[in-house]
Amino acid sequence: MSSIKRIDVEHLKVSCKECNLRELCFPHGMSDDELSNMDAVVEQPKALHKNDFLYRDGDKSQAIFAVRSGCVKTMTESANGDEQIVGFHLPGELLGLDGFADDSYTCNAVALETSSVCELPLDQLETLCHQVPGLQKQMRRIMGKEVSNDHKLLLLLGKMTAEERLASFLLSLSGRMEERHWKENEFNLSMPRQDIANYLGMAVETVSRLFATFQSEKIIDVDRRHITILDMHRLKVIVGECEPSK
Amino acid sequence: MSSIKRIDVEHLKVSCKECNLRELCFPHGMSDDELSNMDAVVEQPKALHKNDFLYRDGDKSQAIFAVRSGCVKTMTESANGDEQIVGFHLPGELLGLDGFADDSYTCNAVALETSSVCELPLDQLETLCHQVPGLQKQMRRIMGKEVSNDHKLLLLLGKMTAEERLASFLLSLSGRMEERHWKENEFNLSMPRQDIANYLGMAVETVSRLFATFQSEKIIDVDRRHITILDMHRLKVIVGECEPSK
DNA sequence: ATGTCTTTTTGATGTCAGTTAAATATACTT
DNA sequence: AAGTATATTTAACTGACATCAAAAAGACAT
Repeated sequence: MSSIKRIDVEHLKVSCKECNLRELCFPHGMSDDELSNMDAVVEQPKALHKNDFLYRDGDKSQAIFAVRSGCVKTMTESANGDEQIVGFHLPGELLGLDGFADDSYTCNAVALETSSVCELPLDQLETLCHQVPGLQKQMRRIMGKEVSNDHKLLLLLGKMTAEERLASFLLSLSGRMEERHWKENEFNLSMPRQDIANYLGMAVETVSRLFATFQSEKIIDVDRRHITILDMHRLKVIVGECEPSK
Repeated sequence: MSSIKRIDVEHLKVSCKECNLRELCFPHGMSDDELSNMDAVVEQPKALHKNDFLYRDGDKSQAIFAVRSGCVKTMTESANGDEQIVGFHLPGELLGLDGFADDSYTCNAVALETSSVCELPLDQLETLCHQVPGLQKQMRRIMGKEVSNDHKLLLLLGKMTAEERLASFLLSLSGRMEERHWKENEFNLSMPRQDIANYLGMAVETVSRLFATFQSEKIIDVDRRHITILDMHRLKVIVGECEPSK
């Protein structure tokens, strides 16, 4: 066996300019010059193990984060202790925006699996906004997207049946896989059933039963965390995005 | 009868500087100088009648708005046509932030009663951000608040019982009344039962029944749209904010 | 492998809140 | 003031999904 040079991929210096997620992430639409400015303020990526907290409700917010690899969930806690997952963040997606409200985060962020996140310190972001024209607008675009995404979730929780919610969840994941140029009809879930159930506002048992139903109807194939979408059209019919073809 | 000079209050020139809502609204924490700058870019307030749309899903977003008087609801529409109300906006509260996502609004904004809204054109906002230091931060604070507010709603829809939701709704209104230095335990609802039900993800009949229950338990007094909170503590106990006394 | 722990599935039962239906009250017109 | 439309309440029935209980399947450590 020849000796192989190991590269510790977690500790490479980040470069937005060379990051293959740049078009999905914060730098979307920036020029090369502007990207160099970004690189100067983005911290070494943080490595997270499964179940590590990136930040907690109440922590002073000093940065926003971009997922580089893995998956991070964010969840709010209620007065009486139960939790609601408000988002699963895939590579290229941002988190920590809730921390803008008043200098501290209002939810918990936990890694679902081994993950790596880039960190954008807020004070540096402030300065950068003055230097890079268009970054402010970009900033607002990102927050607007977060807001309108939350609104979609409110609709899901407020008006949809359990079946519609799960279909909607699968379609959302599929769409995000496509954005990343990954397979849109075959992917692994980073989260356990329990988290899917919590996110969609239902019981674990319901998630399990619906997966079984979808599988028996040949809409999807489920093998533990591995999902294959067999009939995208029918999923869209369920959520009302498509007319039934019959 | 002596002749009275009528003042058309709807068409007075706006002045953030003299507005009694300024500490709740966009200008929160600005200096007098900065407020003058604000005044220069805020448009004449728009008058809205009951059921008037301020903007619609898909409209090009050219401004954000602040409610001056009245009440405006925002709602998202699903693929299959049903709607989810995502917010009721009281005087001093902003709306239109979802429009930052990609140059067009992603929800509908409708006046619940005769209302007046101030308009902040986006292009002017952009310019102003460069002139007024701290406005950027203020901007982010506002959006962060919106995000973290939506998260609370997600928790409500995902995890709370109907009783907890209505109690939570009443407490939220009460808190916002207090912010405005209005009576915190006596106020009028601007929205019909149907809208409360929609917002809280339940049936109108359930809202009606719960109001009746709360009334019979002497927690509140309900007279059509007029609500009097008789036992704030018990409301807080219901949502888990307080320990039951005794 | 073996045993322990966790996650997922499956089935039986219960319940909260939706649905349906109708009465009552209020608001708006002419 | 009468008449029509709209909003709200009340009651009985129902169903979607939660809860409870237990088995099955994986994951992980020894």
